Amino acid sequence: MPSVLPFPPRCSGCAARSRAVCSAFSPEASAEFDRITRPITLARGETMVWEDDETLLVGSIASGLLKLTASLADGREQILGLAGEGDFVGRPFGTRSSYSVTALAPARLCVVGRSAFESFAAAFPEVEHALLLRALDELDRARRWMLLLGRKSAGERVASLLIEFAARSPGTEIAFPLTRQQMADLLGLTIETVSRELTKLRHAEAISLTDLRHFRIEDEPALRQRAA
Amino acid sequence: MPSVLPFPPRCSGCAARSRAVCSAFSPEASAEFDRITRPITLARGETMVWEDDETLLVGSIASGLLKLTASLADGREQILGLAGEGDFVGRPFGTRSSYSVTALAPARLCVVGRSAFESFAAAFPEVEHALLLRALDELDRARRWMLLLGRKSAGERVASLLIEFAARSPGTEIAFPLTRQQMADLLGLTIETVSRELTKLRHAEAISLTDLRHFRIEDEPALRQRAA
DNA sequence: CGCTGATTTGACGGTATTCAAGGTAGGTGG
DNA sequence: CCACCTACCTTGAATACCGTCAAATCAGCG
Repeated sequence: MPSVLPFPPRCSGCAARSRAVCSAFSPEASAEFDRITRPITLARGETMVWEDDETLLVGSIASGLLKLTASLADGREQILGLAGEGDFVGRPFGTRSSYSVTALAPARLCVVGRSAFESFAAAFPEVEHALLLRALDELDRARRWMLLLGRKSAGERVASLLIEFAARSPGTEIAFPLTRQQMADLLGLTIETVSRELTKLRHAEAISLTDLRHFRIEDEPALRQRAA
Repeated sequence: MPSVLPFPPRCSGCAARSRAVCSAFSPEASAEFDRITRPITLARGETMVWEDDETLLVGSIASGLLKLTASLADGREQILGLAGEGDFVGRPFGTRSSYSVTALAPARLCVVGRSAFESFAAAFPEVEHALLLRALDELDRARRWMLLLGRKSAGERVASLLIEFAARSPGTEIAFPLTRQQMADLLGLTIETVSRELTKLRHAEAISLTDLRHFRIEDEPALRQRAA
């Protein structure tokens, strides 16, 4: 269960404001969004929405990192996507969630009940427009990932993921935002295979690991080549 | 290149009307949609949108079956989704398409240039609402497929696909809407593996093949079991 | 009938998983 | 400070699964 805390800095002072869904809202819609949502925090590992449960909450991420996951009965798990600062989570206009939403790092969100959000969206066409743009982007991303899952080899998958990490990180020293297990769950591989492919990339001098949680791209063309 | 033909039965007589995006439009929006779109036909194998090309056209499918595909440089291909009667295709609010759209069966569509459609959508909030609902559904479907591609075995994938086919087909005698190669491209497998898994299901008496293009589910619990 | 394209089947090999052991880092308490 | 614990990561060996290559069969069609 998400724990509810007082959360002094609301939208006006929100760090995620520039990238958030709400940034595309008019002042009126922003004010209304601010009014209907409430702030929550999630601890690392805490789950906000469970797969196959009724979707009760939707909202915007102020800070932190969440994963969307689907699982099979025997425990196999696939990460379907990550959501960070400014991303919208939850499934409006539907009853059940087809995935779980869990915090990978402590997170703060502004959330609201699904049906209240739906009324809000109905009242502000610009909100639905902003949601549509995000949904279409997410759909493109999910589909690009389907190509990786369906057709790329383990080596290509790991190289592709490192390139994604690099694209989201400014410097030359890049932090893994995920553990090896989480990388494996995102890539549809086992943790051992991810580890072995990282070792291969190190030996090929395409990357180097400064410590276990940071890497540097030593030969970008080679890495891109391996990503196919 | 899509060939433009006169297409007498417009929206009012369209067979796809009941399931189509346009069915959610108001009479005014419907009339406007009818006015701005033009009918086209696609022959089997004809491609309407190419991966990485500028998206020029969007539209609604009146009849036929299309595939959305992404490819790697060496020719490996993944089917990202299928679109049939009533589905919306194309990527509004973006410049490049991240996938190709190709007809698997002769198709008729009502299409319009992307920017003209965007103006239309901006004028009718209900249109954006309808698009949003479809985009969210597509996103759920894409994500469920990611679980299959990332975590299911070949046997589980084939069984899952047969269950999907059955769900879309009314009778007990179910037609494969795809060739084995297309099934393989959808499942992230090779054609040989698909064929072998079908043989296994036959020998296990979970299904039977009447001819190469039709099957019957003989033991649904067993089939669901194998789909995991 | 003989072509063409799709499907099935077989033999083999490679890639990724499984199972198992060992290593590393960070935190806690003695 | 150091021993210990836990969680995370790496490496090795054996296996299983799926892909590759090749050939045979089948169906549709001119």
